[in-house]
Amino acid sequence: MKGLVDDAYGRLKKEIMTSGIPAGLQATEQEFADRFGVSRTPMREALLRLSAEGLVELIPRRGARILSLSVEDMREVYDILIALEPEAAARVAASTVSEEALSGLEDATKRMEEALEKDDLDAWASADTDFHEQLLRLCGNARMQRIIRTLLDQSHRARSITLRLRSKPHQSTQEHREIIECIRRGDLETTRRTFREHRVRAADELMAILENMKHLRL
Amino acid sequence: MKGLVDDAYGRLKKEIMTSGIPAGLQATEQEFADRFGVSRTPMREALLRLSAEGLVELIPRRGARILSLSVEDMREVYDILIALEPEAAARVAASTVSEEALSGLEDATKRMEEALEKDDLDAWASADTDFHEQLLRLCGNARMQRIIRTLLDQSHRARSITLRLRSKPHQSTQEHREIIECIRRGDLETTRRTFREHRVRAADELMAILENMKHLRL
DNA sequence: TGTCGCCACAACGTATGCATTAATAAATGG
DNA sequence: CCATTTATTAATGCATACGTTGTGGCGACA
Repeated sequence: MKGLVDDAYGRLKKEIMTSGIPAGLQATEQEFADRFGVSRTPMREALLRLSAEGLVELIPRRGARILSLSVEDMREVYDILIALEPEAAARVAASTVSEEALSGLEDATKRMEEALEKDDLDAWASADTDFHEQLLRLCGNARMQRIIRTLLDQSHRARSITLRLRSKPHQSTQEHREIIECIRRGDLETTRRTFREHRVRAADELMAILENMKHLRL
Repeated sequence: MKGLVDDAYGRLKKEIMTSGIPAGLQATEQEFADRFGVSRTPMREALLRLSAEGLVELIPRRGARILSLSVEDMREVYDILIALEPEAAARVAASTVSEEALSGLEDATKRMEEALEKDDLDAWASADTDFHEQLLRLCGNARMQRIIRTLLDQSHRARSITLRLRSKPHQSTQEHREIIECIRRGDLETTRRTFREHRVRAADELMAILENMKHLRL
C-alpha cells in the first residue's frame, strides 16, 4: 500500500464506479473517514481529488456528496473527448509507432471480438478500455494523457451502467481496426476523422440511453 | 479573505507567474508555509493544487520545486489548447450569442488595438486575456472551461516572459475580429478553423522564441 | 399561530504533535 | 582508501485537538 490517501481514494473511487456506494449519497468527511478506517486528513485529500475528477461534490458544512451521473455531465465529458482523443490519436499516427505497439492494439481489438462472440460484455468493456489506454500511452503529451484518462474514467462509469442496455457494440471493433490501419499508414488526417466519428457515434448512443433513464437518477 | 488555502495558493501562484519566485527554487512544505504565514496543512493543499496545474512539482522527501517552463511543457500546453479552444469557440458559434456578449468581445479587441498603438504591451496582454476569458465564459461546458482556463494560465506565464521579445502582435487583433464575425454569423466550421489557425500561429511564434531561450532555464 | 432571534451543536478549516521513513553522514571492516 | 552498513536527521504522512462559523432548533414575542 502506498499511502492512506491513495488507499482511500482508490477504494472510494472503485465503489463509486461500481455503484457500490449509491449516487446521491451524502456524508461528512468524518463519516467517509470512518468508513475507510483513516483519519480526516487523508480522507479529505482523497475527496479533494475525486472532486477534481467530478465524481464527488464537496458541499461546505454538509460534507461530500457522490455525484449522480447526469446526461448533462456525460455530454460535457464526451464533447471534450471528441475534441481531444482524435487529436491524441493523430499525434500517435504522426510519430513512428513500433510494430509491437501496433500488435498490442490489435490484440486488444481481437479480445473485444472474442468477448462479443462469447457474449461476455464485461470482458468486452475491459478490452475496449485496454485499447484506449494503450493508444493513450503512445501519445507523448503527458498533460493530454492525464486529462483524457480522467475523462475516460468518468465515461466508464456511465458505460458500466448502460452496457447491458444497448445493442451489442459490433461496430466499435471494426472502427478500432480502421484506426489501427490509419495509424500504421501514418495517415494523420484520416486517423483524426475516423476516431472522431468513433467517439461521436459512441456519444450519441450513450446519450440516447441516458436520456431514457433520466428519471432514474444514477 | 476566503481561507488560508486560497490565500497561500493565490499568492504563490502570482509570485510564480510574475517570476517573483525564481523557477527551479526548491523548498520544503514547512518553508513555503512559513513564507506565507500559514501552517503546513493549508500550504500542502495549495501546493497540491499548483502541482495539478503544472506550476510546481512535489518531490517526495525534498519538498516542492517551482517548475521552470520548458519548451516541451509549452508544446504540450499549446497542443491541447489547439485542440480544445477552437472546439469551445465552435460551441459558442453554434449557440445563440447575445449582441451584448459580442460587443464585449469587440471591446476587448479594440482595447488590444489601442494598447498596441500606445505601445503598452501589458495592456495588450491584459486585453487579450480578457478576450479569451470572455469567450470561454460563453461556452456552456463547465469542465471544458476549467481545463482551458488552467492551460491558458500556464501559457500566460510564458507570454509574460516572451512578450517583449517578439515583434508586435498586430495579426492577433485581426484574427480576433474574424473570429467574432464567424461567431456572429453562426459559422461553426469557419470559427473552428480560424481559431485553430490563430492558436497554431501563436504557438509557432512562442515556440520559436522559447527555443532560442532554451539555455536560460526560465 | 407565524416569525424573528438566540443558542447549542456540528462540521470544517487550521494548527500541531508524533511516528514513519528516506536520505545523508559516520563508522567500521576489508 | 573504498565499500558497506549503521546511525542520525529531517521531511513527510497521518492523527488529533482546537477555534470558527454556519445551521437548525427552540422559544419568545407579535
